[in-house]
Amino acid sequence: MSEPRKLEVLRAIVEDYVHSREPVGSKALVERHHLGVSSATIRNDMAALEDEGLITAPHTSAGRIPTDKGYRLFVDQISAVKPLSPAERRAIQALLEGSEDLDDVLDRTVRLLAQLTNQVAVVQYPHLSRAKVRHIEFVLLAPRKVLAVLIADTGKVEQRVIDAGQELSDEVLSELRARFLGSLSGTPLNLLPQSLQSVIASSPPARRGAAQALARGLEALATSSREERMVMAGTANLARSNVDFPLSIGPVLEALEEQVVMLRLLSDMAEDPRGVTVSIGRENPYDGLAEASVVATGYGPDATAKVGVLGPTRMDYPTTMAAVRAVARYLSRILGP
Amino acid sequence: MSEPRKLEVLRAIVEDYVHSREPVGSKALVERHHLGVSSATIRNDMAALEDEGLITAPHTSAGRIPTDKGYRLFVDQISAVKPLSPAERRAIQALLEGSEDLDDVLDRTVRLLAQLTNQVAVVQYPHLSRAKVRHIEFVLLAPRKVLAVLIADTGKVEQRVIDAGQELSDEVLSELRARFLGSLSGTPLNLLPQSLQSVIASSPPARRGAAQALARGLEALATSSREERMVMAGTANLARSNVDFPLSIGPVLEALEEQVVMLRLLSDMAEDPRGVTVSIGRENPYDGLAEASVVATGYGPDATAKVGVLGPTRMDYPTTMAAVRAVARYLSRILGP
DNA sequence: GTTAGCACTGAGGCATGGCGAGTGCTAACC
DNA sequence: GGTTAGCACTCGCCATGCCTCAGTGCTAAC
Repeated sequence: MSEPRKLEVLRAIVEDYVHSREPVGSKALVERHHLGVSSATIRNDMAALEDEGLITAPHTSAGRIPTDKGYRLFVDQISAVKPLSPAERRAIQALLEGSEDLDDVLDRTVRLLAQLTNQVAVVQYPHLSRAKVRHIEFVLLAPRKVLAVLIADTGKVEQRVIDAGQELSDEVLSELRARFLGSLSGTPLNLLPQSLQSVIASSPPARRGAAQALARGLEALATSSREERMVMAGTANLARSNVDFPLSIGPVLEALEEQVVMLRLLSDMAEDPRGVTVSIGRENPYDGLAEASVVATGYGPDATAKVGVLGPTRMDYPTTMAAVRAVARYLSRILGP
Repeated sequence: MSEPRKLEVLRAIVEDYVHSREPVGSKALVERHHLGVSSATIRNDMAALEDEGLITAPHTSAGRIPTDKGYRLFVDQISAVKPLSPAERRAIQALLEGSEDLDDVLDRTVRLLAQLTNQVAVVQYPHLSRAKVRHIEFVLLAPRKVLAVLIADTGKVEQRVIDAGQELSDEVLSELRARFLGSLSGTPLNLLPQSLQSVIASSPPARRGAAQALARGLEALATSSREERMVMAGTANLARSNVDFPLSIGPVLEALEEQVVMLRLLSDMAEDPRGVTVSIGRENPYDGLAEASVVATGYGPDATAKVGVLGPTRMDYPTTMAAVRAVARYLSRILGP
């Protein structure tokens, strides 16, 4: 019994099953692939694969389907990356180049990726760490309430309402605004906390309390929003592959709606931020995703923000991985320096 | 055959069916409701109701279920508004009062409404028309590209990248900024176009081109974003009521994802902006929602923005309507003047 | 207008049995 | 040892047929 052929058999099983949704038997296998041996031999190989936990039989007289472990081996060692079709490349380019602001880019990205893969696509907002302060604005909403707006040079705009802790006048506020802007303009967001301290220190005592409150707000703005948001599209594709989620897609929708879960999941898949990572079935930390797989990769200058696709474990991994990788590259290029 | 009793029968059918998901027969009806007549009489009434198209029998030997028309009559004439439980009232109050900025309020609102009704909740961003300009900011991203940020006194922030049509320096831009801000601050957004014209007219000829480009951008900002966005939550509830969408929830998810469809639908339901409007099954203009009902109402100062719930036609209308109404009221109060 | 009674209808549940895909095993073969 | 043919065996699936029963519509009497 040859090892290489066994892998070849596993690959054939995965491919056929992904294609047909039906357990694949030894006979069908020799018919659809020229393996050069008879079905009996394949049966022996399949028995061995089953012993190793790579495939399983749903019931006695049915063919075999891959297990999570089988998919894992397939993804790690067997599958060849499938290049995108020229049409797909063109679609990516066309759709993403017409857009201007960040929201727009991300929105188009997920829609495109969802359409390309026929699955659910998610994209995380890029981290701000490398971005620099382009502008800061304070607006008085009520005597004690200030709307702080932070504009980064990436085009990202963050806003938050801050309780100033004391009543402020418009004059005081614009004085503070000038002070903050003067010393913070151009500061990289990850260095913001230190710079804010020096702004507070250099403020006249009478303004210090207010300065402190505003600084706290700005800091929260820069840090809290880092990984907070994501955009998603293609949830309707879940319903189409209804059959693939035996238990119903409810738990999957729940996971998707709880952005915290998804964001956590995406950042846990970080190992190699540039490579495409795959999390298969029960490998997922969240129970609702036990029948789902996530394919994700990083994008942007330091590849810390993630873009990915979620679908049934029975998915076309090579194609999905290729699409995710291609989209991430275009995305990086557009947002690039 | 008495008219009032016939309506009573319809009401009983709707209530039982909503409760049990099963076609309800004449015998079960007399058992569960004290109608004071025998099942034979009910049968006569039911036959009449069927002739009028208010109920229908899925097959010969089954009970009856309401038609869209039956639900319509039920909603319009029969159902009594069900007051919320004190616990629910408290939940609304608690959840909404802890929040500060608009995004946060709307996010909490949909989640709450989804949880309250066990269905999908949607809320449209409030229109800007009554809002006034609080602040305008221009940021130079590239020599010809300007990021315009418009901050309304409602706390809403809108941004967009504008092509200035010519190269601008930081100095020129801040001069223009001062000019715009000076004459536009406090302007209601619906009057913005006129005011923008006068700003352009009063600009020195050398700046006129740039002023025009920026004005166009601001105008687009104020108008285009009016009805554009919405937030949604509770899609997982759709999966739970899987049975209620015989065809699968795919088309429903598609409709929800195509925000244009939903926004259109919500604003079409405007008739009486303060009252709770219901759109039932095939009354919906979108085919994918043929098995769904939408319960919506307006909120905010002029009740032009909508908040609503989407679920199967077989939904508990009185409770849903009560929840939507209550949430809209709290929402108006919080965003109110 | 209401009721009792009755014949009728059709869905749903259940047992039956044949079909066929697919397996595992054994014995022969290279 | 690995490969193959052959064969008995196992179930899942589906079609069939039967029975039950909820619920109806109708008629005739109240």
